[in-house]
Amino acid sequence: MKYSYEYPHPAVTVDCVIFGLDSESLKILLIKRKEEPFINKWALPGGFVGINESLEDAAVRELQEETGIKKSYMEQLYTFSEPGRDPRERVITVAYYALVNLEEHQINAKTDALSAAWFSVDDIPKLAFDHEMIFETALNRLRGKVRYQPIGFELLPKKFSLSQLQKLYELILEKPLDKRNFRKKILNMELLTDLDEVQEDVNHRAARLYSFNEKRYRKLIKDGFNFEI
Amino acid sequence: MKYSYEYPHPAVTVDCVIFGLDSESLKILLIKRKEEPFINKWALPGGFVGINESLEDAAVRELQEETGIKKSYMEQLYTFSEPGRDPRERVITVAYYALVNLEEHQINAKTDALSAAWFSVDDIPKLAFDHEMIFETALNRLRGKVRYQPIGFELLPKKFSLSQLQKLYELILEKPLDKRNFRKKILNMELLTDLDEVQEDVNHRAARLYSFNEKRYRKLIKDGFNFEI
DNA sequence: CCAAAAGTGTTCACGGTACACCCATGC
DNA sequence: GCATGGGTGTACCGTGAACACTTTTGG
Repeated sequence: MKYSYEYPHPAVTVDCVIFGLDSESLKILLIKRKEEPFINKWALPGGFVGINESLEDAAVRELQEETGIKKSYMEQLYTFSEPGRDPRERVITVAYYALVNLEEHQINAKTDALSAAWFSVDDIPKLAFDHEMIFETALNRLRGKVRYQPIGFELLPKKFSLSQLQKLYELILEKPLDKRNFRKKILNMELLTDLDEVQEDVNHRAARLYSFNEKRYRKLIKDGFNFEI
Repeated sequence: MKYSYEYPHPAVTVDCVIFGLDSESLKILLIKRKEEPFINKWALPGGFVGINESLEDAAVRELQEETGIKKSYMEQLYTFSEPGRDPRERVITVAYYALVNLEEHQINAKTDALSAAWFSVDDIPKLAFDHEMIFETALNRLRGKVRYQPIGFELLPKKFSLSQLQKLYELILEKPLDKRNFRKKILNMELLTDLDEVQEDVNHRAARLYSFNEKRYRKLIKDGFNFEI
């Protein structure tokens, strides 16, 4: 007990809701706890914040440690503080959410496969602590944000087809979109670079590939453009 | 130094960006610090979080203590954590923003008038700590949110005219709106109750008064309605 | 009667939506 | 040649934007 204060201080942790997408569903990464409390329960990856570390740094570090992913979209979600949310002591947790590309990073669970796994967002097991609430908050944020900010691209490989992009929105927003209207809308935004390449190794007509043009997006934004799906 | 921990714990505070509106501008409440550090500098109202108090409770309590306002719209904004943001020790602050009605509550600065004052958002003095960044974040959030959530009403008295409402949006969004289009849009939403009353004590034609119909709003939302200005 | 703000309709352009068939490729 | 997904255009409707004058009230 080396650290003393005149007034009680809460412990502060970060927890990460890490979203990934494959062809079937939107998923999040969970880890199986190896310690009490909630031993053997699934939980969001997370941990304590170092005393000289910003929350952002701590969240990036946790993501790195749990998944091996170094660079990805990450954003602060919300801070959860209900006294009693951790049975051990007063713990305030700052939640982040990240969007990662499941195909490019074949998540090398440093932690072994039994203790880390991807779960479809509509089939999440009981979670430790108040992590279900954190997950719900993250999913709602993602659903809201994906419609008016071009963050969905972070879930796709750098080169993607319009069908992949459409599927992404359909999975996240949980509603079907009209193919012709979707393409018209996306292409009219002039946010995508046509790579003049096509898919390989598919057993049907190969789709054209595009990439998200970040530079162009920033320029459009300055001119008052509003992204919206 | 009565409170000891095995690992160092940061201190946790809440800070509140309290927005109010009068006929000239959007304002925030600042208080003048009476202690080091940043003695005599203006700062956002805030303070330490009790060890058995949720952040929400702490923010509500601070608002109460500084302004006497008990009930108002309040929402968590963001958590600021840069090491070094407080010169004394590691302090993580969870910022909230509140919308209050300047006309109904004649803010009784329990703290005397010299040490608490309203400042127009486009004339904010240098602030203590990283409070300028917190303020900017709050203003951006408000500007973004006011367009697609009916939170602007929280800044107005319960009974208001359409001109007051339009002025509100013009002040927050910093752009003029067309009167006829604005009225058409707002009234078509059917979110306002026409009170069949008019202003009193004005030296020109008295405007009709309306109130925001919260119940109706919730019903519309369930049916897929999207508020947008 | 003047000042000050309230209140009121129409036209036009654009973007959203609905909708069905042919094309390319691999097996 | 068939299965699988890729790719394309048009017509209609509703909403957003531009725009100016009359009405009411108090002083």
